[in-house]
Amino acid sequence: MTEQAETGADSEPSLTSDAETRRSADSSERAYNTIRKLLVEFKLKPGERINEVQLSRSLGVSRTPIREALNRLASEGFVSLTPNRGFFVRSLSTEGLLDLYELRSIIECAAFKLMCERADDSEIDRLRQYWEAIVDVYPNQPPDIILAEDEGFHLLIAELSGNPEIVGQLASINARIRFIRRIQIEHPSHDRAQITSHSAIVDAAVKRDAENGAKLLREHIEMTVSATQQALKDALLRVFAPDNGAELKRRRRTRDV
Amino acid sequence: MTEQAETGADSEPSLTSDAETRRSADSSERAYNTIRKLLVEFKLKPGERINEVQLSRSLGVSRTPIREALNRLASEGFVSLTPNRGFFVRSLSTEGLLDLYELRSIIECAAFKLMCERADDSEIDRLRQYWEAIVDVYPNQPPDIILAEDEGFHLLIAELSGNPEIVGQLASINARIRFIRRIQIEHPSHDRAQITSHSAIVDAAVKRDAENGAKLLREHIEMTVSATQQALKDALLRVFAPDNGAELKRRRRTRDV
DNA sequence: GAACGCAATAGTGTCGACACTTTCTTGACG
DNA sequence: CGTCAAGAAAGTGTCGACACTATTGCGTTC
Repeated sequence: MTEQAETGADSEPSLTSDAETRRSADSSERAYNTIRKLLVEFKLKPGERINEVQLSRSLGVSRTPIREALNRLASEGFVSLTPNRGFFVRSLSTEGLLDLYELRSIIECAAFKLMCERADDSEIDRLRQYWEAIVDVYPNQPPDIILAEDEGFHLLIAELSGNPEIVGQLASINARIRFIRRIQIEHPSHDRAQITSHSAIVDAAVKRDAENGAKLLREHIEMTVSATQQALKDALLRVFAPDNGAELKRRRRTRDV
Repeated sequence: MTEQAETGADSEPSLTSDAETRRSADSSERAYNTIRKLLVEFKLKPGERINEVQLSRSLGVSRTPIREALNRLASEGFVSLTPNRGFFVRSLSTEGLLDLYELRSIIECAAFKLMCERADDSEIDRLRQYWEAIVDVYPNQPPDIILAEDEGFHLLIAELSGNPEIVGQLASINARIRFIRRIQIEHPSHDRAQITSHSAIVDAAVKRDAENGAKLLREHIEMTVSATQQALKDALLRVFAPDNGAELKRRRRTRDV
C-alpha cells in the first residue's frame, strides 16, 4: 500500500525560486491546503488511516505542520482522531452526506430570508450582477470553475445576510462537500437545470420575495442531492473497485462507506 | 511487554515523583479543555494575545500540545491566528454575539421542525420526560447545572431531528456562547420566563405543531438575547475595570469589545 | 524634540529526537 | 495446523532546540 505513496503527486516540492532552503513559515498553511486537496480528490480514501511520516515526507516538511493541519481538518470534520492510533479519513456515508446537504439547505434558506430583509438595493444588485456576468459562459467551463462560481453565488447570498457566522458555516460545509460536488459536476447527470434555478433565485431576490426564494433554494439544493447520490455511488466504485480485491482481505473491520 | 524497556540499563530514575514525570499522552486534550475553560471564564481576556510559552509553563507541558489545542480552538472560533504573530483571544463584540445567537436560532428552529416530522411518539415523549423530570427543581440549582440542563434540552431537540450534523453545529455554537450564558444565568436579569418557554415548547412538540413550536423557540432565544446583552456589558466592565487601578499602568491599547 | 534607523529582546514556526503505544512477525507450544 | 506470546517494527505524542519574525528600547540625526 505504501507503493502508492505518490500522494503528493502535484505538490511542488518547493516552488520558491529564490529561497531554496529557506524555511517558509507557512508550512502549516500549505500542508492544510494540500491535505485538504488530497481528501477532496479522494487521493486519501474514506476510512483510511493517515500516516503522518509518509505525508510529511511527501510534502517535504516535518510532522509538526502536518499535525497542525490535521488537527484543523479534524475540527472541520474532514478527518477524525483516535488517541494513539492517529488520524483517519472521514468515512463518507451516503446518509452523512444527506445530513450535510440538509444543514446547508437550512442555512442557505435562512440566509436568503435575512438578505431580503436587510440588504439594500445596491447589494441585491451585486448578486444580480454576479450572476449575469457568468450566466452565459457558466456551463461551458472546466468543472473547477463551475464549482467555484456556484459556491461564490451561494456564498454571496450568505454574505448579504449580514451575518458573518452564517458565511463561516456555509463555507465550512461547502469545503466538506466540495469533493462530491465536483464529482457531480463531472458526472453525466449534471445538467443545466442549475442555471435556470439560479436565475429564478436572483429574480426572487430582486423582488425580495423571501418565501419564494427560500423555496426555490431548497428545491435547488434538493434537486442536486439526488443527482449527487448517483454520482457518489459511481465515484466510490471507481475508487474502491479498480484497485484489486486484495485489499479486501484486511482483517480490520472496515466501516461501511 | 513493558519489560522490554528494562533492556540495557535502567535510565536514570526520575528524581521527581513517579506520577509527576510520566508522559500522559493526552496533554493535548487536557490543554484543550483547560484553555477553553480559561476562555470561557474570561481568564484570558477578549482581544488579548496568547503567549504560548507562558501558557505551556503554567500548564506544565511543552508548546506542542498547546499549539495543537489552540489550532482546534481556532477552527472553532474561540481564538484567531495571525501568521507570525500568534493566537489572539476572540474579541467578543456584541454584534458578534448577536450573529451567533441568530445562527443558533436558525438551526434550532429547523431542528424543531424536523423533529416534528421525523421523531416517533416515544422520542417526543423522551423530550417531555426530560423536561418534566427537571422542571420543578430547575430554577433552584447552581448556575452550572441550570446551564447544562438548558443545553441538554435544546440539544435533545437537535438529536430528535435525526441529523447529527445539526447536533454537532449546535453543540459547537453552545460551547462558544456558554461563557456568556453562564454569566446571564447568574445575572439578576435572569428570571423564570425561561421555564414557561420550555414548557410551551414541549407542548408544541407533543402536538407536533412545527410552526408554533419554531416560533416559540425563536422568541425564547430572542428573549434571552436582550437579557444577555445587559449581562455582557456588566461582565465586561467587571473584567476590564478591575477593582484596583494597579493594572491600569499597562499601555496596551484595548480593542473595543 | 520628533522621526528614523539599528541593535537587543521576546515570541512564533519548524525541526529532529526520543518515549510510549499499537501493530506486525516469528517461532514455540498445544 | 491453529493459538498465542514475546520481540521487532511501525507509528503517534511530546519534548527541547533553533531559525526566523515581530516588537521593543536606545541612540543618532535633522
